[in-house]
Amino acid sequence: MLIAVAPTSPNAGGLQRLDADEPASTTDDLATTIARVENEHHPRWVWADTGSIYRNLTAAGVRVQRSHDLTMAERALLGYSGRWGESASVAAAWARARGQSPPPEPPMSEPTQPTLFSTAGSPPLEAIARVHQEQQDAVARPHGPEAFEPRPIGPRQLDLLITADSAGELAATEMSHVGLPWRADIHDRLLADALGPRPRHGGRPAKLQDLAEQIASALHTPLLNPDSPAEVLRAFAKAGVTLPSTRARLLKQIEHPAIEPLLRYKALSRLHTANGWAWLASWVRDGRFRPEYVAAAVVSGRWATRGGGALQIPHSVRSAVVADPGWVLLVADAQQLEPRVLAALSGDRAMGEAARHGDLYAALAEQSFNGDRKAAKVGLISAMYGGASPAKAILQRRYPQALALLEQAARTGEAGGLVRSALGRTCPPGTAGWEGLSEDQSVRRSRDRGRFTRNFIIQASAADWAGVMLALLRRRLSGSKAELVFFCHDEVVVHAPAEEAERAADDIRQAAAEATRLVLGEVVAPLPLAPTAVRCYADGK
DNA sequence: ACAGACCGCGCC
DNA sequence: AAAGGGCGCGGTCTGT
Repeated sequence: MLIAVAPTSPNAGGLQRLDADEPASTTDDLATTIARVENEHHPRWVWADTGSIYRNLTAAGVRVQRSHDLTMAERALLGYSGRWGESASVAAAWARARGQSPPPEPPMSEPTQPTLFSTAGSPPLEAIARVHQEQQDAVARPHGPEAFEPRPIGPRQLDLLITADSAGELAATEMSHVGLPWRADIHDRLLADALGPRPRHGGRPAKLQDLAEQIASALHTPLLNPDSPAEVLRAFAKAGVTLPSTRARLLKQIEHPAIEPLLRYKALSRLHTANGWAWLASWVRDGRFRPEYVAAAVVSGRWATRGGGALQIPHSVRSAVVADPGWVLLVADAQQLEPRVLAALSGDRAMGEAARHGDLYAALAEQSFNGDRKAAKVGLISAMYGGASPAKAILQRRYPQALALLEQAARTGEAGGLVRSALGRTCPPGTAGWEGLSEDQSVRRSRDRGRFTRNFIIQASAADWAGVMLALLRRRLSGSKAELVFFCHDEVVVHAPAEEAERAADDIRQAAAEATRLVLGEVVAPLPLAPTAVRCYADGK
């Protein structure tokens, strides 16, 4: 069953079957109506934008299983057709469907009233139905510019991509609502231990102030601000040490009495500014960290978050993420996801053999790097992400098919072409305007572009896999008490009652296996997702 | 005073 | 040993 939803006013709107000839209906209580129909039929809900509708449903305790987000779908389909410049809004899509020029873009995302359905400019049912039909047609007969596809893209792939992106938006909304368990008391204690007591009126905590004074004195520069790279560079120059930048990596190689306190200052200052008391006050409430997730926000299909830096939770504060009493956290990340995706896409048997029995980097190290796992890892990552490394020749001999795929992706990009992920997510075209560039500039731009497309194939296909896995896991967990509470590229955290932990762990493993089949088909090596049950996130790995 | 660029660093 | 992809964010610096 397929039902279009078009809100018209706070919690009111129209509904229309799209797969049966039935008259449209209206309701003045969308949440209740949707909840009732959901329980009876579990339809696929078709709406313009998940964020503006589902947030309110979730807040009202209503959840749905399946959806089709027209904006997400439009974005994927426009990308596939190489039409990145065009608006993916339903209004624009509707206008295109009627052969009209799209309306001017509304101002960037107006803040939505948390208790109301956002109805400003909501497209009518007619638009929902029409755009959905156009999208179904586009999926059934994909047409787009020539592009390098490691796997052939057809209706099945595009449909799966859209379904996963739509489910991703559902999951994103639910996860923002549920939140990640976060113990403010533990976090606060951790901060006080590291920084000294919380300063009363802002300002530097005691330990930072102390370090700042040590640095200033070691460089004979009173009042030196360690937060200012320019000041630090000048002070070192005065002391006879010329530095190209103040990166920690670089500083570690310098011998000078100011270095040690400066490095400690940098680390603690980072903790204070990025995940200190201010962060705690603005992002943690009622024992939960609630960032705003945005599914498939990055061109590669990776998720983003707005506010709170949820995808960069430093290891140093993960001890504050603790399961509720009687509950556990199931922490699962895909081991070496990207090289495994490369092995799968290229069908490289030797690489598959290395990955099949566990640690791919260790196996590669045994074969070609005298057991040096670190060197093997860096070599392979470097090959995937772009660089010319000494290890490349070794890898070329060892995994010829995998390296050939990477090379083809890079050559395509250098020549100005497009590449697509396993599910057909298409990279944006390069920036126009090669005229007027010097020879050097255009060579550099071409190389940059090659690195981007080389990485895109892998990163976007890995995001495809993770997105499908998350959608499947979400469905498997529905009906149990276990809940998704965190997702970060290739890692999930599920918060579950202890007695449901085994079952949820199994759901995680199954979701990964099924995602592998759906996204990559037969693979030369599995892409396992191994859950660990812990009380505290810091014990996850 | 404010906006946007740049820096540096956290995560994958 | 070295350094290539994608982000978000808070700080400083620069231009208006």
